[in-house]
Amino acid sequence: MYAEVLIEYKVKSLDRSFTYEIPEGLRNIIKVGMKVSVPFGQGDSLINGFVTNIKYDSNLGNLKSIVEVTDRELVLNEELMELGKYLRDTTLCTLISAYQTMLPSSLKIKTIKSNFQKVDTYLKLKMPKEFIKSYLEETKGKNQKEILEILLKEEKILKKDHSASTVKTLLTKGLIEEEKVPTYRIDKENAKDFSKVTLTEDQQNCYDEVMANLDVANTYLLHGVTGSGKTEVYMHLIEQVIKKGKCAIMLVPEITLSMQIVNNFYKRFGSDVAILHSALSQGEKYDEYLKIMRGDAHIIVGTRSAIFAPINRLGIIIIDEEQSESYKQDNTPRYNAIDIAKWRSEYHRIPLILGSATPTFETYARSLKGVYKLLTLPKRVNDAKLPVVKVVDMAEEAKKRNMVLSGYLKEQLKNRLELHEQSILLLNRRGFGTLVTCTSCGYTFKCPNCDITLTYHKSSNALRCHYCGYFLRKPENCPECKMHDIQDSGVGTERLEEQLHKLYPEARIVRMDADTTSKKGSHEKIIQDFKDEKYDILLGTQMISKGLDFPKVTLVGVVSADASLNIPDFRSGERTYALLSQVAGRAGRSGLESEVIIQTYNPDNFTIKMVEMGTFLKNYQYEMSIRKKLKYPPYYYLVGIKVCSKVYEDASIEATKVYNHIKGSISRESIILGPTTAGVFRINSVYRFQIVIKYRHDESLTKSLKEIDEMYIDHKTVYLEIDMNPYYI
DNA sequence: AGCACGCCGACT
DNA sequence: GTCGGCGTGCTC
Repeated sequence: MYAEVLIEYKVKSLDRSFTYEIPEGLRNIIKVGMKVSVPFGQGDSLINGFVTNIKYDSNLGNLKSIVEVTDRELVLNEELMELGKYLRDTTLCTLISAYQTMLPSSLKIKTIKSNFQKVDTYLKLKMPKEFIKSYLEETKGKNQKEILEILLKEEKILKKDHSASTVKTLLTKGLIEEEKVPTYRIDKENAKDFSKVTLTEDQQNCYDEVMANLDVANTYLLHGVTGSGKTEVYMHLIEQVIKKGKCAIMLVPEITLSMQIVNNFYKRFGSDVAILHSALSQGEKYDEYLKIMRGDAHIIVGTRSAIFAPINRLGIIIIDEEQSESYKQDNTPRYNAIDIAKWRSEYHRIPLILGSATPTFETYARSLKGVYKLLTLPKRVNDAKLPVVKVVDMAEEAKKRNMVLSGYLKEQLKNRLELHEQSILLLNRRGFGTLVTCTSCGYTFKCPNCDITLTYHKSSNALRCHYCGYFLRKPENCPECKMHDIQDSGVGTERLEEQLHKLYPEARIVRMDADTTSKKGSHEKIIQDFKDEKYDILLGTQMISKGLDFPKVTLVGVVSADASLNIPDFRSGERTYALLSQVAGRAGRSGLESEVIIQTYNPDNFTIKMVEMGTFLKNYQYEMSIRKKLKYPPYYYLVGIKVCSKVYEDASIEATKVYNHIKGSISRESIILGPTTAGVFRINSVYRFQIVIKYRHDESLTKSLKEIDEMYIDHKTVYLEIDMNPYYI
């Protein structure tokens, strides 16, 4: 007996099966999809692989044998084996990276035994305190000092909360040591509180329509305004699916932003819920995965990669906030979870539900065409009214020297403070200032690695690049003219927070952005504290816009709608509308009168007008007319190709070659544009040229993309990034 | 990915 | 004359 094995090297040249003999003792054990260990290469070193096929004869002589089965329980089933091929074919990745993407990272490595019990690693001092103190005086390492100083005060700290490299140095210096403490992982009570909530008429209609077709591979768009109770519909459907002995997958954009939904699921379904997302520890992930495989959990709530959950009896798939860009993976394989969901929906003949208040226009167009079934929830539950939207012209305000907050917004914030109601302010720019310049000579600080200006962060007194993380202590004098005239302009969340404190000294203000939520759990804490009314004003970047339910919020201010509007992307109108109506939807959810104030220098912009009127449909129709003219999705499909190199000339020359190669092979109806410089031309010292292809039907396109991809595999300085159906171009 | 084979430059 | 540089090619 022989097995074809796909080896775990992520290299195109090895992306094929190798045949091995199956030794006597393993013949009854080995099945397709299992993970095995095989000798490979001259040194006969062992490597893991997946069995892709089993056969009884082989015309190859002198074959090596499989050494062992790495894991008997965890295998890719027939469906997932097939799905991997689909993933490879649609994203042009290797088959092995497709399979690896589908499995949680803890299963990719062979450290499974140590996974059975989860341990937290703590750090504590190894040397006496006096010794550490004297060390602190002579060392320069800022990060090392930081850790040691904490350890002088606290007995032990969690290893994973600190920079791994710094910890390693301290460990090798023998100053600290590790302590491993076993802990429990996610364990929920089996407290099932099956629905007592009665659905509204609209909700019931949506529910009925799906229920009538539980064994058909329909895709539905559940289009419901913010606060219309989409989650309740999901839960009712899932409940029925489970009663039939089947399982459900529900995807959410980011688990931290969806904890409220997850908690509702726990309350309702208890231990029948497994969660899967990247912030879980390896052990947690492994446990959740096992729960699913063994059938101990029937509901999987998770982020993008949870769409690959190994479920045999899948009964329904739900994708909440389907417009979210987080469903598209932005590194190889660049798959979209919605496409995978559709594939699985067809495989199992089950419904797929895409839920959103502001669906992507691709999705909406399909639902109007009847490709998807449209379900609508036009009203908020409990008769809560949608907030009133007011647009403020900042050009007018500037004349009154109101640069950041308009008179009206300031007034309304004050008013909410007096009423003890809460407010949310959205500012899509973190940091303190946005631009740092020398007022004497006009010198502007730019990242040395990227084509991006640096942002000033006051709390760390540093200039930072938000693309590559470059970090520079704010200099006192201009590096060009040596004058002491460095100033930052523009407003980020950090500066706005400071200004708010000055304006409303009595107000309790909390800021939520990438800087204040970097620690695990800090995100949830801010949300919970705000919900518990420990704060009056929540100020943050777009992470505050999604799915949160704060009953006492009656004012939402968008400090500047322009940043999002001015992004040069054909989807920016669609996205701005979605973002603004999402944050607007945070207001007035419990029925209190509420208002949304949008500040902009473009009050007459079409998208802004549409948000003001709250008309998704009109915005859709307008944008669609443009897309039709300009041949953008959903009228055409897109492919984005980036030609990248640290050597400018190589990137430029090869980009033209790539262009010519594709141009010569695509169909006449397809359009190829470029090469142009990518949005941010240089990131991390890599120059990026972009080529865009628009096509409708092009049989030979994938083949020619594959060819071109392979041409650059071993290129010394140039690499390609091919993105089928990119989100940004 | 890793290892061996192979063909050109500076050394005991 | 040899040691070692890393370009090329192969792995069941």
